Amino acid sequence: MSKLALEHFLPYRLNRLSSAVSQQFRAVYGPHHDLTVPEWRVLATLAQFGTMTAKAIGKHSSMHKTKVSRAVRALEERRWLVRRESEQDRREESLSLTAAGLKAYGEIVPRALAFEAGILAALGSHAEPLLEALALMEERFPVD
Amino acid sequence: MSKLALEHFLPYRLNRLSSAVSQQFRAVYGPHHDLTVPEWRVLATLAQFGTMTAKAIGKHSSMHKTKVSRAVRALEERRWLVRRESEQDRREESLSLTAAGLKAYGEIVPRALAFEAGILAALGSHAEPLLEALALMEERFPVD
DNA sequence: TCGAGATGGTTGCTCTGGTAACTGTCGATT
DNA sequence: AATCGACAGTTACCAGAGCAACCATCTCGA
Repeated sequence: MSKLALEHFLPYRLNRLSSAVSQQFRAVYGPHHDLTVPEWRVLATLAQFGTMTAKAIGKHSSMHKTKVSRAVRALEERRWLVRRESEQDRREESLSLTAAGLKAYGEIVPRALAFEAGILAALGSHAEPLLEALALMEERFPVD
Repeated sequence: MSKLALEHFLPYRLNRLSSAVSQQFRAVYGPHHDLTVPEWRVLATLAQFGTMTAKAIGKHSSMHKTKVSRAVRALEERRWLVRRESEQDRREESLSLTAAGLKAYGEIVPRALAFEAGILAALGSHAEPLLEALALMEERFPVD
């Protein structure tokens, strides 16, 4: 009977690695240790694109709408984000970061980039091939 | 102010990819669609090493002991696994697969290997570099 | 020998996240 | 204008997972 070594099995390895990286990445939030991953994604997306709807955030950051909804509320309570009812379509709301939100983002980004740079540097010449392979796999496993 | 494009950010990409792969992998369980990831890991580990304790399973498959405990109970209820109290140390129990458990494993493994082979084939010449880079990152982000 | 700490495993509490159902709004067809 | 299906966003409910407390057992030292 054919066997399988779990520790060499690709889905398992990806899962493990992804959790470990996310885990370590939490340290990057620095003084904002209580930030969750969904909150970070909403923050990053809004900082990247400016005002946008919850739907658009979900699409760009591959998050389920309930996840987005909850992260938005949390950031709103933190006063990092404000909602404004859209005028053309009152079903949706325009979300944007406050000055405090942008400030926090500005504090986190350099650390996030340094974190990523650290990993890539450790990979050395293996970094570029890894990124290419990742891109190929992303094509094979598209968003939903 | 420096910015960051979430869709190019390594931790985000790893997370997304890992979820998508795990998601697709569920189809591989075939007729056993209700199997969970922890249950699959326990099954695979026991098939790989034969009789062992819950502690050892957790260590090998990077799972928290409560996750192992619950997966073991689920497999036991399915009659895919039996517990036997260890004689030397009555705190631990020797776990092993039943014939039914081995049979299910035997059905899943070829599909799992084919699934993995499909991914690697699609990567073509990028497969080998990817695996090397993965190994390097696993060193950098060791199991707890 | 007995008491204290360590260890394998289980369970209660709590938090996170997805599904499905709901609300309010829009657009199109009548 | 009224109605119906589509759609943005929220929420109730449930499953999964980690933390901490717990139980039973073992080990080591006084």
